[in-house]
Amino acid sequence: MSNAQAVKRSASKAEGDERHEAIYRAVSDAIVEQRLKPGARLREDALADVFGISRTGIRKILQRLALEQLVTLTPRRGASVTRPTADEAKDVFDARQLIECGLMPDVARRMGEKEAAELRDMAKRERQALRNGEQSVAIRLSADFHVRIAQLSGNATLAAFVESLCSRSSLILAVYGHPGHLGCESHDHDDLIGYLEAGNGERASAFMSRHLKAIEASLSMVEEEESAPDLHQIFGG
Amino acid sequence: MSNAQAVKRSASKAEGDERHEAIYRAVSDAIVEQRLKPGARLREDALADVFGISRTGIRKILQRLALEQLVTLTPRRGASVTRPTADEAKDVFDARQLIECGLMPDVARRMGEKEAAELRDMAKRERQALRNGEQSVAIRLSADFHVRIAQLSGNATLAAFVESLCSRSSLILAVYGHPGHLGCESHDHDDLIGYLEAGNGERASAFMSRHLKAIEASLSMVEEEESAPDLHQIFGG
DNA sequence: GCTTGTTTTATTGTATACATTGAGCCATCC
DNA sequence: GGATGGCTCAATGTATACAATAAAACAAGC
Repeated sequence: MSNAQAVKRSASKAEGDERHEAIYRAVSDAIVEQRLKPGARLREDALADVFGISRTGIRKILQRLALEQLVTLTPRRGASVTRPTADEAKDVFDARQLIECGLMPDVARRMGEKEAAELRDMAKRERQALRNGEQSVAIRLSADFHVRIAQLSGNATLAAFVESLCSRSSLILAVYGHPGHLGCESHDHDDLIGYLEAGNGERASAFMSRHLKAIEASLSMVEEEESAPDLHQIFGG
Repeated sequence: MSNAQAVKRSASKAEGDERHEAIYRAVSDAIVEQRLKPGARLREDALADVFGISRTGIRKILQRLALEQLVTLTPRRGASVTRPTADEAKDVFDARQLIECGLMPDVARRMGEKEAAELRDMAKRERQALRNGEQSVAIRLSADFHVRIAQLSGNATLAAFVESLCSRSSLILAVYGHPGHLGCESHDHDDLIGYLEAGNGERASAFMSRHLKAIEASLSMVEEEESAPDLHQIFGG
């Protein structure tokens, strides 16, 4: 609520583009922070009311979210928060393995004191959020951490891919993760910074690989049955 | 022309979604085939007229193309075909190195006779197009080849990334490539199929790496000067 | 003659009205 | 009594009208 109102208020002076960007982030963050859970419907009228713009702008934002696979747009049914399938989850984590690990050498090479300090600060804030029981915040900070590291590689294109993958990972954790158990172990991130700061791309890559494997292994990959059991399948139609 | 009219005609019966998809592909193909050159303006009215739908639908399509970095949307100025910078070009080819090469082992593992035959057919058609002087068609077939291989890895997410990267590569070739010289050597693709069919992911990966490096090396990475030279810079403002 | 300020025009940004369609509900028929 | 058909409602898809703005053409002054 306060989030939406803040956006609405600041919108009066801001230009249209910034307003749209702010609304986009507000919705995106709500999804990544799992305050909007997979399957939740996102009606255009409702969003338009909340943010004080017309449906036209909302549709633009929903489309953008749909292209990032954060929301699913079913024709004539509208938008809902994407519920990733088990296959998609595997694809996403395989992709993260390939890209994030492959980026480590470049990151290690470009790592300076300033960057290391920034990452340590992010890791610290993440731990604090965890201690304070702010699960939503911690989830987002964890994703931000991975994205920031990818950005440090200097390759904006791959960083954008990682950003998309991290957002989707949050959705995957919401569906297949155990409640209360976050994906990333908190000390993992600090260890990773150490390897990167030492310029050891190889070790950082191997560590990142284990880190991602650990997250994936913590998931319980059971496809949820449909709310209304499919009688055709049961009775062998 | 005939392309647009074909879309327009088939649209009368097709559902709205399919029509949009067809128009999207028509524009996307025109860009990838370099019939629409970087910098070309894409006015909403004009596109709406050509394809027989309102600006609303066109804007949706332009947004999608913008998110794939094929068109650039400047506020109040409208859409134009993206003119990649040298930095972006480097990012794209580095990303292709990482992803496409990393995918080769998986592709080699899943490669069957059927898949190999399909790829050989694509490579053959590409050579034919080259012989017939159909440069636009050859460019697209070459991109399609790389995308199809990525799809054979079984990872839809990474395949989508590769698709985006290949489209952007076509734009890069249009700006920095030498006219008449296509990116991919024609026999390269056949060689690659051989390694993949033999299940030799390592060699395929190494070959793909050289293949991509060769394309990148063939570019002349000179940033075009602005049409109106910047007097401030020249006279040290 | 070149620069600068103004008007005009062309193009995008936004909202709203209308059409379309899927879902839920109710009545009727079997 | 249950199921099917039609009806109503709610939500999205599409187009168009209006507003805002940047580029361009033009005119006036230096």
